[in-house]
Amino acid sequence: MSSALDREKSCFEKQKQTQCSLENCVECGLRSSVFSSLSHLELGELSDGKDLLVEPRGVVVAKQGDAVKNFIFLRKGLAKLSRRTEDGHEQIIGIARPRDFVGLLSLFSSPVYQYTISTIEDSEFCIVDFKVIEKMVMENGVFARQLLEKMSLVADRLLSTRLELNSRQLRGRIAYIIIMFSVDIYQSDTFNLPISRKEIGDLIDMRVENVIRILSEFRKDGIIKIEGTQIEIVNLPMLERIMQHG
Amino acid sequence: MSSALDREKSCFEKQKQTQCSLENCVECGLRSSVFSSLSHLELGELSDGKDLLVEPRGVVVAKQGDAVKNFIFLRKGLAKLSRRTEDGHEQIIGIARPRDFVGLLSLFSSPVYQYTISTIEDSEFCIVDFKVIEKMVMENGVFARQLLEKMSLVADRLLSTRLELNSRQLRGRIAYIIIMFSVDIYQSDTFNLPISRKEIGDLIDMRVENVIRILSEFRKDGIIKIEGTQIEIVNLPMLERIMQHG
DNA sequence: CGCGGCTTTGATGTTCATCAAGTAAAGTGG
DNA sequence: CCACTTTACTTGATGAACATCAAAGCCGCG
Repeated sequence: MSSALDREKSCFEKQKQTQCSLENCVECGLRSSVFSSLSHLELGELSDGKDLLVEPRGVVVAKQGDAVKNFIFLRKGLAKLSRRTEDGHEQIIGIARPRDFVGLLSLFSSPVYQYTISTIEDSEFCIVDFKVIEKMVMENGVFARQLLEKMSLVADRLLSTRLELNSRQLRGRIAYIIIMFSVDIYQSDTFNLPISRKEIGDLIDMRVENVIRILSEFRKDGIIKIEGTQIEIVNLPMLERIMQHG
Repeated sequence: MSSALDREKSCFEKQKQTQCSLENCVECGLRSSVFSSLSHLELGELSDGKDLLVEPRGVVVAKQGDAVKNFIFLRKGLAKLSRRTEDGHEQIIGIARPRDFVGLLSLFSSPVYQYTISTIEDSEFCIVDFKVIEKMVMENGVFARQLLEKMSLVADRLLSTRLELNSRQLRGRIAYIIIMFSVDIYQSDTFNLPISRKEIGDLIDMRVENVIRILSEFRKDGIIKIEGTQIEIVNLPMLERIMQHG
């Protein structure tokens, strides 16, 4: 893997390269429903101010502590939100999916990002100057209303996931995130885990060794199949039972 | 303690009794800064539509699953946000403090409360019809902007607390919430714990027995003094060290 | 080739939940 | 008012769940 410096350079190049995207916001099929309230004029403004950022997997898009200048919309791919704890280890807060506004929680309340945002799959982001969004909040009440709704949903999802995870023990947590990836993210029984075993641990608060141990256990019990990063759910009812009970 | 029915009755009576409060929103010294953007006209509207709800400790103000109709502002006192997990045990999500909009996270995204809100100290709430707030969001951009900020702060605080707690073991969690009560809530070394040992456990995900054990341990080590619900922090540096390290 | 990062398994010790049992405080009914 | 139940609190003992340590294989990269 390339160094942080290289990655940032490549990021910058790609940004320039794809800045004048073929698509504009008016016609965009991936546009968030939040923008449904915008007039043609406003959508035009959005288009003019936006950048399309295309990144491969494994790139830091915004770093904890960086100034918040932009509104970042995930068009395609997957990203993780993470932070570094005081004692220095990484904690993954959640996984952002297509049509999520990553960093939305920091956006209106903090001058800097509270969390680091990095891609865990090849991804595309729409980047809009925060001032443009702020202006639309001020001028378009329906848009403001919808943004409040969206933020509320995001916060609720992050918090609920956290609460659900805390109240389970390790087997239950592993089952929970396998099902999360399968149902919420990939809508398929078979998928490629976009994160390492270590990152799974960072996401659900457990040690790598136990992540691996329990995955192996599930494999031996015929609940899932694993080959490297590829996972197939074989016995979903059983997995759900483990998620719920123990 | 009185039955649930009695409590609801008393709640209703108090509501009527104090409905026409001496204070109106225009002159209210406890008004949230979120409302600073409102015109005199708008503040008048707020006053007309509002109820003052005065409740003793231990009353359910809104229940998980109830329809969200109102905007609830905590003027004085303390409230807990809690939910019931699938396997039936109570989980406390956070503590609401004066000037918090309790239930703000459910407000714009859900027709029903996701969490139960109940007083843990004698409290006063301002209750405003949600429609009034919604109208102001639509018509007053600055207000919308400030509400986004407030929501963002609330979400961030709840989530951060949760993350901080997960990454600690039991001693660290106990130290964390003692300091939270002392610094963030009471601004004093000595205070009365507004919640039971069991509720502390529900808040920081541990068993009552261990809550008690560790509190006793802290007492024996001369870090705190406890007498019933009264807590005094004797050795703050040590408590902070335990909070940080483990 | 060798180094570092990711993965895997086993052995060991610590942390924590659970069980059991007893005290104190507080409400309940006669 | 007193016996009665209930609820919160407390301590100790035990075993299960989990972190930690150790060691080895694998792979990509300089």
